[in-house]
Amino acid sequence: MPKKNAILMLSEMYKQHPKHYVAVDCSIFGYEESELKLLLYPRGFEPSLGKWSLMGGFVQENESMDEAARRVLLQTTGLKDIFLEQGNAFSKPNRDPGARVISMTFVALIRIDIHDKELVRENGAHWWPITKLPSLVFDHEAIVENALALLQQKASIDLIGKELLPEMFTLMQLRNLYEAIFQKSFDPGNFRKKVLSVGILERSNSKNTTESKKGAFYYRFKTSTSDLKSERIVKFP
Amino acid sequence: MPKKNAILMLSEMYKQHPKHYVAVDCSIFGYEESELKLLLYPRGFEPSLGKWSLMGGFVQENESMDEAARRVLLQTTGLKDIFLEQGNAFSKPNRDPGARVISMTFVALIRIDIHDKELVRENGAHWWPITKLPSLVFDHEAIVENALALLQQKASIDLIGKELLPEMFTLMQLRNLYEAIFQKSFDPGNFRKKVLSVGILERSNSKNTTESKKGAFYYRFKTSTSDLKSERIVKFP
DNA sequence: CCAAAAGTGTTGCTTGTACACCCATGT
DNA sequence: ACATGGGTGTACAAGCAACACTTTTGG
Repeated sequence: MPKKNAILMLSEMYKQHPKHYVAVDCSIFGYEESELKLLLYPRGFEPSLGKWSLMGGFVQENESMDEAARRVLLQTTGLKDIFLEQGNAFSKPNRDPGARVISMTFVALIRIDIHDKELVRENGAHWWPITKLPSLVFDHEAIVENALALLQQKASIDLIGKELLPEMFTLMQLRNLYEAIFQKSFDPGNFRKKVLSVGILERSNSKNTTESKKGAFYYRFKTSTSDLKSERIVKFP
Repeated sequence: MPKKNAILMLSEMYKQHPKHYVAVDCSIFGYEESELKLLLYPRGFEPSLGKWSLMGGFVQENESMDEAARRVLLQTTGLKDIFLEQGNAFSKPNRDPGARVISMTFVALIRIDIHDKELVRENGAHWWPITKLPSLVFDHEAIVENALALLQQKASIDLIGKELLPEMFTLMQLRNLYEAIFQKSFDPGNFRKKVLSVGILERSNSKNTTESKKGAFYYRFKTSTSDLKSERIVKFP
């Protein structure tokens, strides 16, 4: 790499390398009926007809991958300003039989109750409980596995729920969400104490009386500007 | 997305999208003289002449990004079978002024004592202590920040050192490594008890007598086939 | 009255942390 | 002899898990 060739290299160095299709694939999670669900799209053509697929899209010239993911999310759920986090990249040369596509994966959390259900229906999409996922195209099953692991890690460090639950929720609903994410049950008393100790929930005055005889207070996430305190919610054994 | 167009789409859908240069950029960490160091390469041409850069390379047709990173690592350090982990992707359209390049970042840990020093010298590369890094090209400073955070997270969950220390090491050397990674000091007694409790170190018969009068036993990592026990080494306050 | 969830309290165990303390030895 | 790191022990606090217990109210 002698310096005299430097100027030449600057302009020429890129051209000798191949370009690739770059896609984003989004694992879109929602929570409904005490179940964690994943939004999937039917594949209407061969190969892999009848299988289901994550929603994805190709990265365009003028956008970053994050922006591409947000665009895809907006186009498919009608939502913007949602929770979005990078997962792993999947880049085996032959992972997509149609062409060489390098895929960056994202985990998105949305509130099922406020997304655009029309848009979803139009596309033939369907919310699948993560306990009963269908067969997926390509390596999308590995992608989902990775996404779930990321979600669990996230949920074990931060208190999530703002992104998945309605504005107001009971502590039982929050616990059920965590039980859906981790596929295990938590002691109601201990869970309550733990999440309240984090200090980012505030109790409202109203009660939910539909899910218990006694009635449970609704809580909401504080509109806290200054927390960022990273607490450990779930302890792995 | 009507189904009758499906076959057309399958063959045509890719072509309407742009292709991109895809690179891998590696944050190569080593440990030497009680300091965590990063391997950087001088940029010999404008723009950004005189700045330093992470080692990287372009993803080729026949390789995954992981394989590309391993190729780069082999070419620059002479090492294979090294610790390598995906970091975040960096994909802002204008991050590289030369061309639109989407970059996947990797964190690599190598043992400084066994890498090919000749190869490194040939390339003009230099090991920089992470406490005194020079100015870096493009967004490489953000990449390094991300890599360091990843390394810290990794080191706080798993006991690392196999990848950075020589075959045999004293517990003080291991502690110094952790102090270099986290830039804080640990209580010698507590650190010792903690790392030994994980159970993946075994004591050798020989002692190091150069760094203390009494002499400290050398330890090594067990060639354990069956651990995978994810312990928390460092507790964040 | 009873079942079921809400909510609080108690206890024991594990873990981290801050130390004190002795040991061995090169200078 | 003494300073330095090696190595062990102790005492306290924090956090968690298990579980008992009381409250409330619809059926």
